[in-house]
Amino acid sequence: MTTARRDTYTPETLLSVAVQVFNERGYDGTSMEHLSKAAGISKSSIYHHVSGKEELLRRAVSRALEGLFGILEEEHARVGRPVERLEHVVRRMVEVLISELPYVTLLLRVRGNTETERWALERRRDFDHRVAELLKAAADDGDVRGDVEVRLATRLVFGMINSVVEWYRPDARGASGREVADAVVLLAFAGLRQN
Amino acid sequence: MTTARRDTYTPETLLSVAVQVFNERGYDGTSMEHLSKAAGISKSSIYHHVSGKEELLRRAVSRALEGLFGILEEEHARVGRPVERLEHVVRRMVEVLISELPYVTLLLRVRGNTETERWALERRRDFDHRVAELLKAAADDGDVRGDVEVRLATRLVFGMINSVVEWYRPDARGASGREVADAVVLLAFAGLRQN
DNA sequence: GTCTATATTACGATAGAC
DNA sequence: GTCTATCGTAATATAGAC
Repeated sequence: MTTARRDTYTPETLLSVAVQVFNERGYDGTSMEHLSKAAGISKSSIYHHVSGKEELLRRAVSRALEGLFGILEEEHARVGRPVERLEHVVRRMVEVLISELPYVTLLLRVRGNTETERWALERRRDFDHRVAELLKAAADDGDVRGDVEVRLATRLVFGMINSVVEWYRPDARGASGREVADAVVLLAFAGLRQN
Repeated sequence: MTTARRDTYTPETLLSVAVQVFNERGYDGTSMEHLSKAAGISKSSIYHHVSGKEELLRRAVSRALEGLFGILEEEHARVGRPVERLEHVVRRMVEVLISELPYVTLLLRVRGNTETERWALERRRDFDHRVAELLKAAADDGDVRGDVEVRLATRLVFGMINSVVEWYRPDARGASGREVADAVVLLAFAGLRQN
């Protein structure tokens, strides 16, 4: 690193600033004025780098989706006993969620007001279905409890995983990414109660 | 029911329309124009019933918070073994979340851009802490697993519970409120894996 | 209680100088 | 690549008639 702190923006560096503001104020609650203040450049300068607010959103959720779909292509997500593959996917989801925290956070809060948002929601549903199929296969093997509907169980485990974005902060004194992933896997598969 | 469908609004009836739109488009993504279209009256008529958008938000989150804090005052949440009280609170949270679905949904999505939103976030934190204390007491009794930090476990269980607002729809063919509550309690305490 | 009309401000985006 | 100035639209909210 021979260069000092960057004093001009690229779409990439601008994105990291924008995503942070989006997550603090909400996408709809963020104006170009807010972004320009946070980036330290004027509104019109932002338009030199990106076509507008929605392009920033599209870049952000794309990055989050790439991380998530990447999991499904990993060796351990494709081969082996479904319940083991499921456990790997759950663990890796927590890890990706943490490594790409601001981007995944934004993805998970998308509402569907614009074309970009609706596209993001659709891709998320695709991903959810892929994981649901895995849980279904594990249930067919008898490795996952049969007294809770597969669809319902999938949703609840997703809820537990995704909720990590609501409180995890990398700088905090709290648990590391690995520890959080361990806890999620443990609670999801073995539950809260002491046996 | 002798009266036909109400053709004039009170703050209460207007609230139920507004909350629905807020949940579809997001609070910041909803304009008074959107509300007036959904309610079938003009923008200015809305101001006859409420002082503005923020009052609608305040009424909605107040209702959600009343439902949640009400749980803590119930007999089974106050007396008995902590782990049993915890189980009761978890079950009742799911039930309240479903019976007051649109109001709790809105509460859980609040960001903190206005004074009302910051007040709602603070009250939510208070509630979370009350439940965390219960889990701590259950852990001290040895009734809850000791290999996952209490604070972390609380957050993950809350994540599972709260995620219900993201997909539960009362009209759907899917699980009833009771079935969902059963599933959440089962997964939270016993986990996904077949023993 | 509801309406139309309007005041006022905020927003996203563009034009054009440097 | 960044700026100031500005355009056109959409936002919250109010005034005042019926």
